[in-house]
Amino acid sequence: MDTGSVRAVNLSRVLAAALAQEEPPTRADLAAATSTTRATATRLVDELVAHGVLVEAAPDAERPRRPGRPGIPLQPGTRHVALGLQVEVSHLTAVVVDLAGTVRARRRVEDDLRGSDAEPVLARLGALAEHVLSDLPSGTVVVGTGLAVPGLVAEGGMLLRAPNLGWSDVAVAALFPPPAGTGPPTVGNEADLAAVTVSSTAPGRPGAHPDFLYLSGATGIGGSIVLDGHPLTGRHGWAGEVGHVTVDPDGPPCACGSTGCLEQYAGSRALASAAGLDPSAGTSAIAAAARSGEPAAIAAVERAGTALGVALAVVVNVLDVPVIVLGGHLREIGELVRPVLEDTLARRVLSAGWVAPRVEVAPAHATAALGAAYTELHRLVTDPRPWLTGPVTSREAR
Amino acid sequence: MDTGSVRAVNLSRVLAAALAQEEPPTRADLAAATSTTRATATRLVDELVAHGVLVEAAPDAERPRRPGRPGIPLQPGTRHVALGLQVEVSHLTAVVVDLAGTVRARRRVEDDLRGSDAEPVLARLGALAEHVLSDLPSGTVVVGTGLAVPGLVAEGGMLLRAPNLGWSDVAVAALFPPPAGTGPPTVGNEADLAAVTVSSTAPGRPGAHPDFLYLSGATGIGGSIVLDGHPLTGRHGWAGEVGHVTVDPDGPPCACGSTGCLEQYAGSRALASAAGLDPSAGTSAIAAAARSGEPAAIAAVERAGTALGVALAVVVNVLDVPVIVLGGHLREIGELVRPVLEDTLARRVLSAGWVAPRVEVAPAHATAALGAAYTELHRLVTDPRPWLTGPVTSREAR
DNA sequence: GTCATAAGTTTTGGGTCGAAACAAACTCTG
DNA sequence: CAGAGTTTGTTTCGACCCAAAACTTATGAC
Repeated sequence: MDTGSVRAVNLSRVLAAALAQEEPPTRADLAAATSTTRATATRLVDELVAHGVLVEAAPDAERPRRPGRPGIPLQPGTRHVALGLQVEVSHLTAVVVDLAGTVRARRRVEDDLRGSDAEPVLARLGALAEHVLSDLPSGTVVVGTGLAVPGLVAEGGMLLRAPNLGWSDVAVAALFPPPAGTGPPTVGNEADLAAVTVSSTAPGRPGAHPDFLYLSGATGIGGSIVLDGHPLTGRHGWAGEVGHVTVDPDGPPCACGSTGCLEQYAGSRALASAAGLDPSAGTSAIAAAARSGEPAAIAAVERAGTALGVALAVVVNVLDVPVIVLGGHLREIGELVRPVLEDTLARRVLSAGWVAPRVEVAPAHATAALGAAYTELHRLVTDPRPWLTGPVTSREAR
Repeated sequence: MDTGSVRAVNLSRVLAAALAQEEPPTRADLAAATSTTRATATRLVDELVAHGVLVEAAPDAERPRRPGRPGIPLQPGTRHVALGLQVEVSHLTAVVVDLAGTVRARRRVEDDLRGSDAEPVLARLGALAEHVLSDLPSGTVVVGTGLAVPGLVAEGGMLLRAPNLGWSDVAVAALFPPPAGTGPPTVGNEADLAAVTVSSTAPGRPGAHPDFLYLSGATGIGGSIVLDGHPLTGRHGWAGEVGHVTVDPDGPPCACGSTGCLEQYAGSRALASAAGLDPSAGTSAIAAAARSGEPAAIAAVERAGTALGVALAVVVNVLDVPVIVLGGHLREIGELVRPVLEDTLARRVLSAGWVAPRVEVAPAHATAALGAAYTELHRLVTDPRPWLTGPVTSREAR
């Protein structure tokens, strides 16, 4: 580590502190937050401002007046954006998000991609990406592209297996045609990336919980374990496969080869079958049926909640994760399963006496496409230097 | 981060590189390993040598001769040691280990501590610690004390619950009387600390696997999840409770309040009962009976292996951990359960087709006391600066 | 004995931060 | 409305650390 990397670290710390604040901070605030001097904070902020990563805002008239020279509020710039893409069984999505967390463009195409061919789908996703990028002001910098897929992802953007798409061993990163001016995408698991939108409410801004288990998915159930704000991907990238936790070794057989997997109780198709509906009935239909008092639907939801409790108790026992966030199709039945789920957890979690695990329903904006964009923007926060090399942006005299 | 912490980081990196090498490295080797210049490596090494953290060894006569000035081999010093302590149900242990990994003193007292009082036990452990420290040469620096206990440990050295000792809510760190010249101990979970001896073969020297699941225990079954060489302790410090993973929701009741926990199949008492022996019969007796063809013992081992497979498959699915290390009393039946365990894992682990999880038996030296000492020594490696403040040790003219 | 080679050391220069003094911009008070 | 008080932002200076490069030392090869 040389003296130059001190600069890199401090730039990152100042930028992270700036993004983490709720109110736009001043240079002095950032000096305090990063425990450096105002002199150093000024030097670092000036470099970030010069390249548009941060911008100086007009003083807030609403702010209570205090003695002393008023500080200059600093806000995330809108010059740097990231592209977030998602392939789901039922749709393709592309979003453009800037460093402030504003969704600058969004486009979603509904489709049935079960058993589809990867190459044409990725070509269409490329066109979608091209489209959402087309309307950005000149000078905008795309810091990266994140691509979420519902399956096991290995190093180098290889999708090993996406059962519900019917894809296996697809070199997603290589097959995706990147829009002009952007590089190859970073491919990630859908659940991991959706979880990012819970651990961060905006790029670099921490969410309510640093540690939680996020559940996602539709037909299958994916999961992501977030510790200290970072998804745990595991040695080979396929950690978090909560859908195949054994609920009952004597339970129904699962496509994965095992028996009694959680997916066979709480997956959307299993849920619909148990409720006496067509397997392709959406989870919202089941929730509606249960709310209207349909006994079969109520029983199915109850059964799913108990299975979730058994499976998640295992995860909580093993990982000591205090919060469970229900996302994906489980959002629909979240409030319905919560009582039986919390009850089961309280009985089966060893440490429930000290700290009972909490169950929450994911916010509506929790999508993997957004999380993929956040993740790319977070790379800029981790090391801003690559984006501070260009010409200094014009800046009116003060 | 100021310019001075660059020094701290580089000292740590050089020391870590020096300890990680198999053969004693030279200054030039360390420069290459840490990708700095020889000039910088020299400055850093000189500081470490001046305080006895590293020592210059005599040139190795065995080494193949090469052109060029021969380098000076650098070895870990013996001046800095750590104290490793362990309270187990059946014994108390104290070891003193130096930075080279040499056990400088060891003492173990057998006892039955089930249902014991914490305070007198810790007093006796303090006396044991005093004893193992008594014979060290003057000038030896004790960098820290680690204390392993078989239970849930929270912040600040509080033991929340150790079911087999019968202790609960014991302020272990505060009650332990530290030997003269040492500070209060760092209290840790027995499984986590035993796992350290697998992830490091000596202080700072990485072991064979960076990621693995370590199983430990006796009556109960403890576990530790090691990712990237570090045990995962979880939000509140009680991650890794593999003993209470549900194997079968309809299984026998467990003392923890749940049913069908792994402990009820593979704990030493459960194992003995299933084999038709007295519950207090040691696991080695069961292993011996099984090896001699006793059908009940064979069945009990088989049952334990299957239960382990079901439970560990869950953990592997959720965490993507490629290696399982059987420690504690499971070492005794390790080779016996391996076939059925590996078979069960292959069937129940989702990713077994790509990478089948491996099962290993822990080495004989894998004790929590040793791991506790390693952990303390590792603090010196992480930040050597606090131990570089004293007077410079004498050093003959060269 | 001389040359080639590699390790270790010394010197020099550039980059970064902290401390402290200073300049700027505002509120408060009489 | 002027001056004191206060806080922010800037400038200057000094200290620290590393990289680069030249230099010294110690060995093997011929």
